[in-house]
This record gives sequence, C-alpha cells and structure tokens, in this order.
Amino acid sequence: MKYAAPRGTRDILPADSPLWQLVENVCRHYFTLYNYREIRTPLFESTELFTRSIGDSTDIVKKEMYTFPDRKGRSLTLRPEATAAVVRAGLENNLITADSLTKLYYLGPMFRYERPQAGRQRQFHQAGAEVFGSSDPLLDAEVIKLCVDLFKALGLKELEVSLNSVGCRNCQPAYRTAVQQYFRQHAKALCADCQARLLTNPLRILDCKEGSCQSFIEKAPAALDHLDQECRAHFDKLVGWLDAWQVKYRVNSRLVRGLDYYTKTAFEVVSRQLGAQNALCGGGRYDNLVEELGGKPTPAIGFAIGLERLIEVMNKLNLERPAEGPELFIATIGDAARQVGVQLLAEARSKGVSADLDYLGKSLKAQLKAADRIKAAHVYIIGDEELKKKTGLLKNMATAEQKEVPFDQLLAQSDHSCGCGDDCRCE
RNA sequence: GCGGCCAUGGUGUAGGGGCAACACAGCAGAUUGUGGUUCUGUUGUCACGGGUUCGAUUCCCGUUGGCCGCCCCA
Repeated sequence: MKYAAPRGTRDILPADSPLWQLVENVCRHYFTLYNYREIRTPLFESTELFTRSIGDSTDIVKKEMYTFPDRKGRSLTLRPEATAAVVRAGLENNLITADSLTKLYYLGPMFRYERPQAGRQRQFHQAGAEVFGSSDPLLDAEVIKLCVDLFKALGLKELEVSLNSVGCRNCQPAYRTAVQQYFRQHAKALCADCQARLLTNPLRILDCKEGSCQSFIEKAPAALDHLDQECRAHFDKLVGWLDAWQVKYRVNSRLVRGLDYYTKTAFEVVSRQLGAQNALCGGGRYDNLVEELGGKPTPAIGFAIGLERLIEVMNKLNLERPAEGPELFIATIGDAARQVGVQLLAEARSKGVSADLDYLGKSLKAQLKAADRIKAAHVYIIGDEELKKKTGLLKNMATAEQKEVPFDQLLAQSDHSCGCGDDCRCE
C-alpha cells in the first residue's frame, strides 16, 4: 500500500457513518434540550492557550501536542481538547461575562500525539458542553444528568458515574501534602512508578492499577475529607440534587483529573464494555480558568464525551442499523428508455425522493442486482414495452411485488421539496 | 516515551526454503427483459528495506503499521 492513513487516524466509512450520524444527532438533540448552543472554534490555536490552561506539567502539554510553527514562525497547536478554545472564543466574542449564564456545546475532532490503543487515537472526536457564570451545584448535577440522559437515549447500559471533589486553591495544597506524607510512610512497598510519582505528582498514585499498591490506596486520605467548608458544602448540595433527580453515582475519592484547571467537582462516566480506556465521558468544574485566560473571575463547569469509545460500546450493543439506500432505483433498457429514466430521476430528486440509476451500462439483471445491493426500496423498470404504454413497472424490493405505474403517476404524490433529508419533520 | 503479541486477495483465515490454499464479499456469465438461492469463471509484488541462500512469501535483522498493556486521557 503506497499511501495509508497516518498512524492513529481512521477513516469513517459509509458503513459506519450512519451510526456516527445517529450519535451526533442524539448529542445535538440533548444539548439543545438542555438549552446549550453550539460553538465551533478553529482546529488550531496558539500554543500558549493550551500550555496556560491545561498546565505545563501535564502529559498532554509535555508530550502529546501537535505543535508546529506557521510560516511566520508563530507556534500553533492542533487542539488536544476544546475547553480552552471555547473559553478563548467566549471571551473574545463577549459571550462569557461574569454576571450572566452562558451554555455552549461543541462537537468535533481533537488531536493528541499518543500511542494508539483500543479507544485511543491521535485524531479522535469529542462532544462536550460548558457552562459559564454560575457556581450553583445544580449546574454540576445538570451536566452529569445530561450525560446520563444522552447515554441512556442511545441504549447504553452498565454505566457507572464516578464522582469526586478535588477541592479548590484553598484546600488542594493541604490535601496534596497529606497524601504525600501518607505514601511516604509506605514508599518501599509501592511499585516503581508510584515511587516516582511520590515526588512528581503524589495524587496520581491514587489512580495506580498495580495490585501491590491497592491496599495502601484504599486507606489513603480521601480528598473529600480534606475539603474546606465551601467545597464540602458544594459537594453535599450536588449530591443532594443528584439524589433528587435519581441519578445514580459512586463516590470515588481516587478519581483525579489529568488537566490542571479542574476545581471542586470531578466526574467520569465509565463503561464496563470497554477495555483499559473505559471513560466514555469526563468532566468537572473549573472555576479559575476563565480568569487565568484573561477574563473576569467566572465559575464554569463542563465535560467531554469520547465519541469513538461511545461508538465502540454501541457496536457491541448490536443495535439495528438505520436503513440506508435510496427510495427509488430507475432501471432502463435501451437509450430511449434511459432518456425517460433520466427525466424521472431529476423529478424524483427535485421532489425530495432519493433516487439513482445505472451509470455502468449494465444489463437489466445486473441493474436489479445493483439496486438490491444498495438496498433500494423500489425499482422502476422502463423498457420498450413500457415506452409504448408510457407506463413503467414499479417493483417493491422487499416484497417482490410489481405493478404498472404510468410515467406521470410515479412521482405524483411525492411533493417533498424542502431538501432536508429523510429525517425531516417539516411537513 | 516503555513493554508483549502480530503483519498472506476487499474481509476473515490456512500454509510453508522451490506451482500460495480456503471461506465470504466483489465483478462477469449460466441463451431473449427481473435482485436475494445455486453453479462456473475472475480478483494477490504474501507490509517495506536489508541479510543468509543456487533460490526467501517462508529463516534472521531493521523499518513502518496494527492489536493489547503501562503512562495518560475522552
């Protein structure tokens, strides 16, 4: 093969795209239902936007960004996530202000230079939402419920919502110290990775999957026990709202987010039907980010859904694929019949009936076969006999029934010309 | 960035130092103008580069890529 898709990228082929469209439509539907409005930002931004927001010491910034100089030497980076870009765009266009509530959603490709693995690609897609302007814990509950509702609508089961609070600028340092001190006592028993983490990022030890570390992790200080009063109250109210809405969750004091900007609420939705990369959705509150990027202090919360992973789970669900294929296939025999067929083809399309015909000069038999293969619902057959009577044969491909329908009757009832496609509800 | 396994038609697999096999899909036929079944035919630089060899698709090394795990994340 001379040319192949770059490592970690994938083509979404016609066989898969109906499922993608379904997922995208459901996402848009639920975001809209919750009154979020779409924002589309550039796929690349100035590098500094990401280093500032995500954090210099995070893996994303240290080794996963697609960074390149443009022709004038400015450093640009393909977006590894969307939150920073949404904040930038919101501030630049005056969408985000400290005294009003703004709800935004996005959907599109992100880029991270990582080793490809199940559920992880270098170009991947996220759908996400962000709310700016309120620190009400009801919003934390709302975004979590939004995720859960959306997944349920897609038929997902065996999901688990993990919930934690990582505190704020006030309580984070003390907790970090407590964790560090605790693990220092058991340093010799920890795995090699964790011994290194003890110095660089002790909170990460809580996330270790090594069996030998588990017993220590279980007894480690919990983030929730080290929250200051405000953070604790926020968490308690959030939990109260989730209970009120009957959203099930599991408090997981080991849940740590990998991006520096998170404060207070952190959550994740994981699926048991995925491998090691099992988080379908992750998010949390980031009350300091807007200010960090040059805005007035503005509380915010958001999340992102990994669409590849979502689709992987849906593929395992074995759900029925949406019907594909045109409504009408026009099969003709001979040049004169083709003339008529071409006219009907245009008429069908102008009336909103998806239609196609043969472009390969195939025999009638082969045309039928082609129509069958593309899953056409009906075939309209025109040959010499039909030309004389100005009446074609309309065949239902599912039932094999066939009846005579005059040329001028074929599309008489169809008048669907809005051009908005099969899912249209405008009539 | 680190480790394990792997690379053969479009897809899924067999094979083995000297005609590369099978299934499915695709395309074309099986006498006149009717799809799904059946039958026949057809579809490959055995990932790339180098080495060993009279000869490599097969053995060895490297590269690239894939899967899985670590790290991290969605």
